[in-house]
Amino acid sequence: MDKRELLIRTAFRLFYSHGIHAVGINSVLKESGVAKRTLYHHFESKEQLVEAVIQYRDAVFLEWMQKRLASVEAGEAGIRELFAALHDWFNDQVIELQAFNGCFFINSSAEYGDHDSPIHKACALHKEKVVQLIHRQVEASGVLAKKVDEVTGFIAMIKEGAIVTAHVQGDRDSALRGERLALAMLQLNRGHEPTA
Amino acid sequence: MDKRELLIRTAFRLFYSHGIHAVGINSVLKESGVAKRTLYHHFESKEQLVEAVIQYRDAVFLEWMQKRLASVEAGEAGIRELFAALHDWFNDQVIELQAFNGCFFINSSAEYGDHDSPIHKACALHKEKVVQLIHRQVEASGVLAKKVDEVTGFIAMIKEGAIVTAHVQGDRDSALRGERLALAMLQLNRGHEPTA
DNA sequence: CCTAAAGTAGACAGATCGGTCTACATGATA
DNA sequence: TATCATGTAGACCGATCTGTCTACTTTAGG
Repeated sequence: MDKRELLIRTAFRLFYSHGIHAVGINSVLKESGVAKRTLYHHFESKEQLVEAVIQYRDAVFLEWMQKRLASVEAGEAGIRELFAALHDWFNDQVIELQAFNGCFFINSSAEYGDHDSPIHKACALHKEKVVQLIHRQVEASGVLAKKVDEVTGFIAMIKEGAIVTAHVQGDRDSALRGERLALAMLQLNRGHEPTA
Repeated sequence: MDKRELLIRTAFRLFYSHGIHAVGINSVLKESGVAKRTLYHHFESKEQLVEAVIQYRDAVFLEWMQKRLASVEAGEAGIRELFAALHDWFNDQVIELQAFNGCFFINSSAEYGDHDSPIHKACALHKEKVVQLIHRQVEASGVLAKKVDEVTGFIAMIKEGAIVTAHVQGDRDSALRGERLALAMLQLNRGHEPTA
């Protein structure tokens, strides 16, 4: 495998389970079996490696989520699938996402709290992309047009709450609660076609 | 001031704005002007200092929140006050909580991901206490008795989502959105006394 | 065939990490 | 008066941090 890729994957695994500041460059090298010189050939600094790791996780997570959402009809079924996917993630049923340890972007934002930090910005950007995925589902869900943005914001917020609750509290069923809440919200903001 | 207290306050300020692993013991000493020997007189290790800092923040945050909730009638008004308080916090209107940088317990859980870590456990415990505060408000809100636990879980989840959204995305109005969502949920699960 | 990119091991530098230690000062209390 | 908790400054320890460097090897493409 490409050494650059190997470094990113190894770094992600270690950063995700122990935190970024808690993992030294030497651990990444030891774990991956790559020479230090090679790391600094591909990346100018640890910070640049971190940025590459964020970008990598962003791609992996979004591809996974998009695939899950594409497996059902857009709309309410998509919202159900969103929370079903989260539930699988929280319960370690998604191999490509690794053992659940919270959201890597929330965690990294915690370590790089400054909003001007490139790393924090990259985390915010990832979240925006996920919001867009949700937006498409809400648009197709029969929610009143003028309520679509509001409901999208609600569901995105519920999703973040479910992730945090699953991680901090260890509540592995928080996605199920999130689903019930989100569906109730959809119902409440729907036009009346589905009842006909 | 008590040196122990001074160390805890200084450590909190630094940990909260830069993360725990990113702040060395020497920074805490320099910033507080306390001798290293004194720190290790009061605390066996950095980890014990961290635990004391968590406990300190737990007390400060809960006292603040309890005072805010006590200022209004329990029930729906309490839920409104909860989100009003969060809104003030997110917008740096609460001096005793320091400039908003996310939730210290979520942030620390990110750095101490292992559920068996005493620090992670302490963070989970804090969240449980906050849930109890919410529970009391929901109980008094006219929500159907059998729905109280469910609605409490919803509102706690919304609260976490609002905090994360405010921090990661920099959305300073997320508490207002959270309030709208929470109130709609209350309404939906209410018995019919208030309409009479 | 030649060259340039990508790779190796690991010593090294300078800073900082958490934590220990000596030696001493102060102030309250038994 | 004697003692003990609390405090000071800062040298020192071994480990680890990010990042540089020398010297050499492998590999793929023009």
